[in-house]
Amino acid sequence: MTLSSSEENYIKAIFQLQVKDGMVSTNEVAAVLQTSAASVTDMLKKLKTKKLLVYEKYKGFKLNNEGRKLAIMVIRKHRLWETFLVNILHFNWDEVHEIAEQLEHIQSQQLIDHLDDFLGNPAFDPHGDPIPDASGKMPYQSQLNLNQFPLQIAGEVSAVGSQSPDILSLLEHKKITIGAKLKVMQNFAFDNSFEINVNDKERVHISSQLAEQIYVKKILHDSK
Amino acid sequence: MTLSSSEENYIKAIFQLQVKDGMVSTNEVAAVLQTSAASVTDMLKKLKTKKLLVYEKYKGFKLNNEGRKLAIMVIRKHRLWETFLVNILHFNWDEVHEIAEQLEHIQSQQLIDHLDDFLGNPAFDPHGDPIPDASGKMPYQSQLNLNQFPLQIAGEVSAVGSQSPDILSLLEHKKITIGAKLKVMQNFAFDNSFEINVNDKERVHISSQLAEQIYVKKILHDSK
DNA sequence: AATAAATTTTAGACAAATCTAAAATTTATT
DNA sequence: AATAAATTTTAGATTTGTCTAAAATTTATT
Repeated sequence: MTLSSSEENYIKAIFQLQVKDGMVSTNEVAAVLQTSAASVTDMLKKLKTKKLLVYEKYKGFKLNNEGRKLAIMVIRKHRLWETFLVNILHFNWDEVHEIAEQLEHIQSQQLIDHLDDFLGNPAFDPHGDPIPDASGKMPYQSQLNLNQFPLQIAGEVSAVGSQSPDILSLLEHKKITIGAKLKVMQNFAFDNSFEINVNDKERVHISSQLAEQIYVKKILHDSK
Repeated sequence: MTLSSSEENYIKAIFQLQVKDGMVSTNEVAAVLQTSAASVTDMLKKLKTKKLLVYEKYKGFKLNNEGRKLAIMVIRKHRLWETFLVNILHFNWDEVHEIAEQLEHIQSQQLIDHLDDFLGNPAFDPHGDPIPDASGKMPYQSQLNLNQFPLQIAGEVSAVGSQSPDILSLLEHKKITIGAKLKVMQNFAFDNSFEINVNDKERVHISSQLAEQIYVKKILHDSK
């Protein structure tokens, strides 16, 4: 089954929406792809005849097994290309999305296999997102030390390294709890300290020692 | 000026044809692109309104300066990607054309610049074709030693290393003259000798020592 | 130079992917 | 439960790139 770029964009968008929502709606897809609801309906009909999704009009839809498999392969391509652009061509991680959007549609299984090998079969892309392997298996969403967590990416505190009261009182003081939302705004090379945003409100400064004790998980969200 | 994939394919084809022919005809382009003459006419009108070529109906056409510049940039992209596929991803030189046909249409000046740097600003691609630099300057068609000449590629004897009668008599014996057409069919690793085709007729065997004295130029031809 | 052959262009149609506006359906509200 | 609001689908149009068949033009041949 070979898909057009447009079809690939739709199944990728549907896949990412259904991970959280289960059933997906026409408007959601239209919003993600910046297109009209009517265009989405047109494409749904087409993808249904290609047997890539379960769809009954007015009732919502979701990808079936075949559609899911294809979506994962598009995501695999996208993330491998992003890894290439950042690790090999030295782009910044925030410049690569648009280019990877184009590269992900290149049709050649061999190309992806070779690229994957060349990159050393990476498990995560530069944004910290998991890269599905050739069989479609997706590594677990990584829990990263705050030290290694990418800048400007929404994360959620998933664990704390030590339970010592000293640390906990400091964390409490900074409103950092398990499940707290945070975003690393800046890293200061001098002492490897961090400026971070907690729960979209507090701006706090974290020492290198404290950062080492905080584990963060990327918050799953829409695009890419 | 941004072009669609289709437009890029047309100006590339016209460019390669006009290098030899000067003026290009509708049928020639149709043959190269495997499409109908009517489609070519349609595209010519479009490219004319975009001011990329000089065209008067029934009179033939050719790219103007702007069109030529754009064509050269497409060729640059194609050849850089081929170099990447062969040198970095270890494809064989005969597997890369189709993939490069897709990659050449990715739109990002930055991507090409970074790729060029990563590859070490190569002057020739794996087929021995010159790669235009960022300003559009094309290196002279390389004259390669027979030892380094790619397999299965049509070449033309351009020079001989020494004029000693011993060599010339051997060359004469093998019908290898300046201007003779040849194609390297096989290279034997044991003694680095070659099996080559001369003038599409004779099959001759060339010792490593003799090969070293023969210089070959790629014969310019249609596609790629 | 007249006619035949080849080439090129026009005319009209089609598929893919999109749009807007109106109609159909579902969901929410009074 | 009736009506209003939101969502989704249909109907019909548009753009890009393509096609075939017929008409126009050029080139070659007798």
